[in-house]
Amino acid sequence: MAVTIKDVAKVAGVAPSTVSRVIADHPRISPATKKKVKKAMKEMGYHPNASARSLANRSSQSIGVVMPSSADKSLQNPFFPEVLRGLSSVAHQTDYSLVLCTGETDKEMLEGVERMVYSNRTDGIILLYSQVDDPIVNFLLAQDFPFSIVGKPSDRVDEITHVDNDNVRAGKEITKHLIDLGHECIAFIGGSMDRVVTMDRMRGYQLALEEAGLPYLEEYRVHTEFLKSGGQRAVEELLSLPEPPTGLVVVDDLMSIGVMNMLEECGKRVPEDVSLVSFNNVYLSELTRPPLTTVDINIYDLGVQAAKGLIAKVKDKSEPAKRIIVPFDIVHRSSAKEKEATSPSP
Amino acid sequence: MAVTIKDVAKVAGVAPSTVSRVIADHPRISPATKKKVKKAMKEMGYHPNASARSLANRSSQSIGVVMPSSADKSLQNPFFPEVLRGLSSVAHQTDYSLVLCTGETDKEMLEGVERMVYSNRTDGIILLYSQVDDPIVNFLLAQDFPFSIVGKPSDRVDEITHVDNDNVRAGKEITKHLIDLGHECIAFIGGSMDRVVTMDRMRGYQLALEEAGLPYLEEYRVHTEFLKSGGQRAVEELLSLPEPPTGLVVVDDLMSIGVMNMLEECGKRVPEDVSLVSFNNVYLSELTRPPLTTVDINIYDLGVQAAKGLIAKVKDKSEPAKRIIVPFDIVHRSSAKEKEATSPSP
DNA sequence: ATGAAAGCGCTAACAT
DNA sequence: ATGTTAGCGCTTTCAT
Repeated sequence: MAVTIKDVAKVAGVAPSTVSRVIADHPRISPATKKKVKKAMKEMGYHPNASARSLANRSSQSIGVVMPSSADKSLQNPFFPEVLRGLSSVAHQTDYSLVLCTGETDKEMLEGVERMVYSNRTDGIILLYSQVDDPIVNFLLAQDFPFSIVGKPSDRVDEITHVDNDNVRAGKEITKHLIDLGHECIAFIGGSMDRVVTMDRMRGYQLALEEAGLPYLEEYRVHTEFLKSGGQRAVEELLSLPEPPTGLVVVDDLMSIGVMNMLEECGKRVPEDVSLVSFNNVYLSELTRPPLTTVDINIYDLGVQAAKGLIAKVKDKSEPAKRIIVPFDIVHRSSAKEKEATSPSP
Repeated sequence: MAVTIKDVAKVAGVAPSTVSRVIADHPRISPATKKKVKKAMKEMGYHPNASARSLANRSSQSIGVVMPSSADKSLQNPFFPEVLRGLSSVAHQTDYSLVLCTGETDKEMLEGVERMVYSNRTDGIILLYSQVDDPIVNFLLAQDFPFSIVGKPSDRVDEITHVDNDNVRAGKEITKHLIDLGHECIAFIGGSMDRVVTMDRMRGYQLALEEAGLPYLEEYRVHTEFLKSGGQRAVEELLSLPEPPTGLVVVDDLMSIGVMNMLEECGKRVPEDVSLVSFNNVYLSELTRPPLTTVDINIYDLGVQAAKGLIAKVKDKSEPAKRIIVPFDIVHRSSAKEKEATSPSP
């Protein structure tokens, strides 16, 4: 049996409640007893029992983290470890625990979340993805349970605390970069259409095109999974167009790897034949050949802010929903270059 | 206030203990009351409170997961999400929660683990890495706290439940593959020397060399971080040797990407000029150019087995320490090929 | 500033 | 098979 608050009280010659007050750093406690109690705690190797605290407190000091379903291969994206780092960092500072929740299927995921909230296991929840019409979001909303999203909610945007980049602007600027480089046929390769992030970046792509007076063509937009076969089809479709693109905006660095792979297999060199830009700046993007010009979305910060935002909300339920925008910057490497002068048309 | 066991008891017209028994699926309980109670629970939307259970039970139904320090860039290795998937899967089945523990520094990590075990927040812990003389392992051992390791402990191997591949054999077989392909100058590129996995795979490399009567040369072994600069130096060193290797055994797929990158920059083509093989078979290894011949270590299974092993130990402390070996297999892709006939020496 | 005591919601003897 | 009851370890009024 571990040492309890009573044992400490006995040794220190005070009441259990006094020990409790010392733990909580209660103001009205004399420096003398405080010292006495702390000494006893140290000597006896006392450590508070989390469950007992939670029970008495009705607060678990832990927050749930929901990753996308692992059916989704995107789980393997280094994006996640990186957000986790950010979350972890503030969790550590604020003495919160992180409780993980994944699942093979959407059903499993929802079950996991329900379990967490019903059982009072967590004080709040962070969603590491955002998709349209998410049952988990609906559940959390219905329960009036504190949560925040990394990304942009598909709906009820200003009822939900979330931290995001300005993905529309990011999409616009990175596309504009290609345009400034002289490209006029620019395609967009994105993931699933119901991921909000895809939509936002595509919207930016559209805006840049329009601003430059370039057409926004249906056949230049491909949506696919990032895995090999997906990237493959995307590239084949694009290259078989009568006027194949010379610039590519790819929604994710990982996807870019697959795309570049295919491009090479089709005999196209990056950036000589086609320029490619993408998003996220995971560490991999400097290991590729060529290293990627990409939007650094500051993943770590997204995590930090999401955790801070949630904890604020947990501590004070009346805290209003916030939208936190993490700045991005474009990292110029060598996957994009000036469009080569086209051979003069006949 | 949420509905409690007492409320349910009242409505169902039974004692709280009966309700508790129904929850625990106690054998000695009549089907009639069982049904009655379940009905009441459902109607009232009852859900057990986890903290209360933990407190009364002295068991938290959750297991801690320790990732490597995030200072270590290896955290971004897709290896981790993949083990997590495995852990998650059995956690879900067995109704355990996963509590995450990372940290920027080794000190933070240890603090996190201490917090977990002292506060009774977890019933057991899984370590997702293994290095020599790990303070966390020492702490856990000293506390006699249930834990298991994904990988091989550096020490006290048969006191510690762990799940691992036979990395020596894997190293040997993959090296032998290169030898069978006609390579005679084969180098080894590994990560930090105090990661057990590196040492094992290198040992296998050595064995294969010796068995084939090939020399085991100091200058053919390079240890480095997998990040760009590391891979760069490794490759430069190797290529500047009087007899540069034509075969490379690289300890991790991710590292291979950096290595191939450098190789290309140095004007060496894979596999025409140098063959490369590596380990892990993360999904990325089929997206690279060329796709990697690599050892599939079945990461997901490692996770599954680690969780199962730990839970067995948690449920019955007298359970002996187990060593669980997950089979590997070699996935042949195109980063390794037969050694080209060398130009006849003068 | 500190102590006494009543819970927090659940489980586990011990009764019956 | 089910009810009674005493905790599990901590917090928090309410006294003093």
